[in-house]
Amino acid sequence: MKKYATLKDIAKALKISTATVSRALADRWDVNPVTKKLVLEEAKRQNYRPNPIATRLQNKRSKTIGLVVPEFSSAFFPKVIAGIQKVLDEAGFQLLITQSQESLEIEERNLKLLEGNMVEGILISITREGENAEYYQRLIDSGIPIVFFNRVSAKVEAPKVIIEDYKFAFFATEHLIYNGFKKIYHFEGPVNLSVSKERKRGFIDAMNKHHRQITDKTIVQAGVLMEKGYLAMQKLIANNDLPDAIFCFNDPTAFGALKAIKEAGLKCPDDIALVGFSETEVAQLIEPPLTSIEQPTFEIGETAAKLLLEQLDECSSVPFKTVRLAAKINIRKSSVNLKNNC
Amino acid sequence: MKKYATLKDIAKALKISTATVSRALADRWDVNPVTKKLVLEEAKRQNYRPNPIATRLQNKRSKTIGLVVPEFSSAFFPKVIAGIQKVLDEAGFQLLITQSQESLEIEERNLKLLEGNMVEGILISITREGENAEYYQRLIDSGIPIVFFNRVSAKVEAPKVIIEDYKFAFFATEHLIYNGFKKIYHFEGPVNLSVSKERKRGFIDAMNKHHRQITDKTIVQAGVLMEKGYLAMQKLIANNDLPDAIFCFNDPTAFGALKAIKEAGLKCPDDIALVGFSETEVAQLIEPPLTSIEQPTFEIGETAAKLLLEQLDECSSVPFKTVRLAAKINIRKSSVNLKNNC
DNA sequence: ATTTTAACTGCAAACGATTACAATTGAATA
DNA sequence: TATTCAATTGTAATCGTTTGCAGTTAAAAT
Repeated sequence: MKKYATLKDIAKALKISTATVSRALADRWDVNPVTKKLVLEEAKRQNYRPNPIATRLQNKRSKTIGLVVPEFSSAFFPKVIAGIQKVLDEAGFQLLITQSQESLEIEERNLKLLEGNMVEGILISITREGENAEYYQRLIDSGIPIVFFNRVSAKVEAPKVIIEDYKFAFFATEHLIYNGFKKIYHFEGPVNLSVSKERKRGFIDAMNKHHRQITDKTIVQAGVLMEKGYLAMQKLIANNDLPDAIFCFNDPTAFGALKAIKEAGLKCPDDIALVGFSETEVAQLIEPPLTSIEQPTFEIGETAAKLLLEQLDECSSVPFKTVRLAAKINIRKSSVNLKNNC
Repeated sequence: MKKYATLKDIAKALKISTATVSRALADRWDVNPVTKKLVLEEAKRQNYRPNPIATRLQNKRSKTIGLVVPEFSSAFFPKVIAGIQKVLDEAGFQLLITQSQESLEIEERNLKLLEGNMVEGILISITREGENAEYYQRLIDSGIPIVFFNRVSAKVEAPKVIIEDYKFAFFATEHLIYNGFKKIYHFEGPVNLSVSKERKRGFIDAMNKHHRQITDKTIVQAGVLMEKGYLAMQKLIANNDLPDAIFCFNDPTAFGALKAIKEAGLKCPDDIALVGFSETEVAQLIEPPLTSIEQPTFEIGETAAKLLLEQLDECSSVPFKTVRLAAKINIRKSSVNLKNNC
């Protein structure tokens, strides 16, 4: 069954050497046009397709780059991928995508898989569990450049693409403060991630600036998933420990919180206002529409891919830069203080 | 820079042959434990990692399978992927994911990419543009089994995993009919896809069963994306051609329609009721919550992966089967006739 | 003492392609 | 006629592994 035609088959059929066949197929100048035509015909007849594994072993270019993302379930990464793909397409590169499922172990497996497929570079957004820092470093040392985006490594020196998380977390919090909310909580993201830290820092600094008290209840662990936001909110409700506004790590957790709020017969924003982060399309659709920070997702992907290609080109030394893209806050109903407005 | 340690390096350092090194690393019986230990140590010292390209060239197993999906932007495919990954993990296989972006051309490129990486089999959900049928066939003939899921090929014989699209489209339509809606439209999916045809067929048959008239306006082209549903609805509104209920090809188009409805100052379900398809988590969150067909996404992935592994095992001939999974209709506010209920 | 056996180890040929470096041919130049 | 050159093709090494077969050594069996 597995009947691949190889160079050798064509060579045999034509009674010439594989070298000539190879050259003919590569359309080189130093091969007789007649022979070339024969080879091309025979190749088509036999349905020849070069074996890229062999090619790759030979000349170490794969024209492929690898991607590791934690998950696809939110709309965020798919859009980033679209941006990446655009840039790579233009440069004639292909993309192999892997999903770490937020697991350190799977992430490492994926990196090995990509390395094994001889990708020329890797784009990665790390898991919430932490980082395979030693492995990233090893890859870089062995000549496979890495570009981090969104969730970046704190330990490894490499180009990084992030947004102004601190600043916009600060804005978002101030927005709640200016709207007259008194008791503002923060649903914190996974503690291992620098994004979480940045957003928390923005929250805290904004609170401090306006002399708001931060107790040990103010900051709640809530992770990245809708489910987690749901559970965290349920817990607050069960404990009868209700803030009047929450700045959530991201949109899915805000959605989860909203679900719990509704189920408890409470109203948003009347009882509890919400702000999300990482604009998703559905933020506008839900009731009430969710105030959220809109990230330039597509651009994040583009930028990361460009940085990687740069690394590939000047195989020597562009200094590692961290690109920080701007974001935008979309204010919607979920965070306007109705009592104030009356 | 690119300083990979190879078998040869280890062999040289230890002044033995690469054959012995290879055997030592493969932990074979016929190598002196002392030598083995030396090799292992030296390998660690030099940070040796086998080059999988070379391995793959040698013994044609890659333990990798490839996946092609049209997009990730809806929650559907990510969940299917999770199911696939579970099964493959258990079987010790790895997954390379590619995205065709609904483009026939990119799909073919992706297939080539996967083939080039010597995947042992391919899972695919085809583009809305149609199929690369000849290429699928060629892959299968050349010994790379393919399993289709969700969006399957009509032309190629291969295992397929789908859900009871016809039946549930029928149910969904009947549900609208029983709820007393009079003028029911269908937002049709991409015409090239058999899923679209099945769902449309279900819609039509249900309408006919209940002697509802189907005019040339009843079925509206709306594609797969939220944007498309939005535009289609806007057009209906502009034409003042309003149904009182719409059975949408999928959830995103229903979301789009809802957005247009709200923007026009209309109410759902009072003015226009909606039913979606392919349950997404947010269906419950939006206002009104969306009635939708819930597909067993995770199970679709699992099933497809299992079918593929089966093909791989009995390298000969399991007959190609089409697995049809059941679904479930979740009735929510978006499709209940309020006038009726009073 | 001779033969058998076991325990290692190395040689060399694969896998499928690419590419320096000849080698061959015939025509053009001196 | 001798020399040079261009055009074309083949030989063989290479990429990093794996593996059948053969070779070496020493201990065990006869």
